[in-house]
Amino acid sequence: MPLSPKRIAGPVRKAKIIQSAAALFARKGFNGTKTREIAHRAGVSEALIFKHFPSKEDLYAAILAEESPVPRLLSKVKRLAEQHKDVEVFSVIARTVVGGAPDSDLMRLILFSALENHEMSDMFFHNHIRVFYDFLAGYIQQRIDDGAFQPVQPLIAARAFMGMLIYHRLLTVLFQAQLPQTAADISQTFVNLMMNGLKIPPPKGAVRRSGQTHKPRTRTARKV
Amino acid sequence: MPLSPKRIAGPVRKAKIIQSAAALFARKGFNGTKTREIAHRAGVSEALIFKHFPSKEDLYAAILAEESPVPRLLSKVKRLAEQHKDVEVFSVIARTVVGGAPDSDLMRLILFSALENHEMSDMFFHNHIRVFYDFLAGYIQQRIDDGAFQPVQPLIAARAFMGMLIYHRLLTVLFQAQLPQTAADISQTFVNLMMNGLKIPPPKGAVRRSGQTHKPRTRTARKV
DNA sequence: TAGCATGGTAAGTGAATACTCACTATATCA
DNA sequence: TGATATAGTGAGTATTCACTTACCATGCTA
Repeated sequence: MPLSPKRIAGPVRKAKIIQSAAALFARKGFNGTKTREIAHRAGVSEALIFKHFPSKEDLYAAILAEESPVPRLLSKVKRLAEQHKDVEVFSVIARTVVGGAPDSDLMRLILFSALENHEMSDMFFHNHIRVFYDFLAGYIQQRIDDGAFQPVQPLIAARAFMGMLIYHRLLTVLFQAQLPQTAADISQTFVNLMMNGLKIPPPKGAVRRSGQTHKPRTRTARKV
Repeated sequence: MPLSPKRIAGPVRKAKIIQSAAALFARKGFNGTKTREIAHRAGVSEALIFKHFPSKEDLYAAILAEESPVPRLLSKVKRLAEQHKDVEVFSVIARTVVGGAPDSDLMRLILFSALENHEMSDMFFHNHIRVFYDFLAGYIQQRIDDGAFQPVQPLIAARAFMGMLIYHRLLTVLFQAQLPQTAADISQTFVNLMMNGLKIPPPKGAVRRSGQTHKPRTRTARKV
């Protein structure tokens, strides 16, 4: 009965190493993180790291290849999108991002890997960022075709919205540049701006009784 | 008469070293850049670097402390702002950023220094980014008081607009994620979205003849 | 043209660092 | 119980890196 439970199943140790390494790579980047620190944090010898990963590069790649937390949110958003709940769609995304997703470590990992030009960075970008605004662009296109939104370039509009959110997140993660308002207020403002920006302006001289009733315009080809 | 014009005035050499180092730090970060490379690129011996800078850290700090290219643009924008040329104000900023400012190297330097937690990073952020949206927030507040814009939180709105622009720039710099449209079209769309988002919605049931005529509301206290 | 401040370098040095080697400890099960 | 595979490590090693030393070269000016 060993006092220190040393020996652990391989895959478990491996996961622990990945987890420790991820935290360090997020904070200090690839070049700034030493294998010694990783070993220390994981509570193992340096040699053991190299039993599990041929090189530091391979360990880094293993981290970047991890599953993305994005799809879960995306499916939630898609459900709302099918019901054409415009405000909800944008709100859920805004609240999620402003509320702190991707988390600080993930944001930093993405940025570091992109800056340090790691080969996995493209895939990482694709998994964690692009999916969002590709989906959004498709949705915006659809709602334009429905006559619910102004005929704006959907890719640009999507990038604009995601830009508000991610940039905000960036400032808080990188520069601790918080805003005085609550996360809810901030999301709300982003969504309001966007919805206003996309909304069909009332025709000149028209009488408007309520903001809700539009007749769909003629449908044009969908791009989704 | 030496064939190779070796000996150069101190300050000139120093500038050359800074310039070479900046390019390398931008591409590979602080930890990823070796003093040897800097020396090679600057065409001098490694030892000379340390004649000019006590340490690699000091060289890095010297780069981050360089003058910001921002104020020139800012003064241009301020002139437009004084004339209340709303669309122009946003357009000039949008065209400048989407058109490629800050340039790729500067963007990367800012990000690297922020990620690597360099002490100068806060100052850098302040000089290159914050000035923009602090100014914008002031302007938006003023135009809200004038009754020209919706009463939105100016700091959030400013962050939203700068977010569209900088995020777009980020995607092109980090991920080569260009958009098919021209820079002019992209800027235009960002500005349209923002102006629409900020614009006062017509009162319910009102008859609107043209988009231009608003009577200023009662003025409230300015925060600028 | 001697003296001197300045511009410049070749050749180190000690400390890190990624990775290896040779070895021990523990679990599993025929 | 002992053979075998797996988990784990202390002590290297070759190399790289920021930085230093000891020295030479060049231009200026008294």
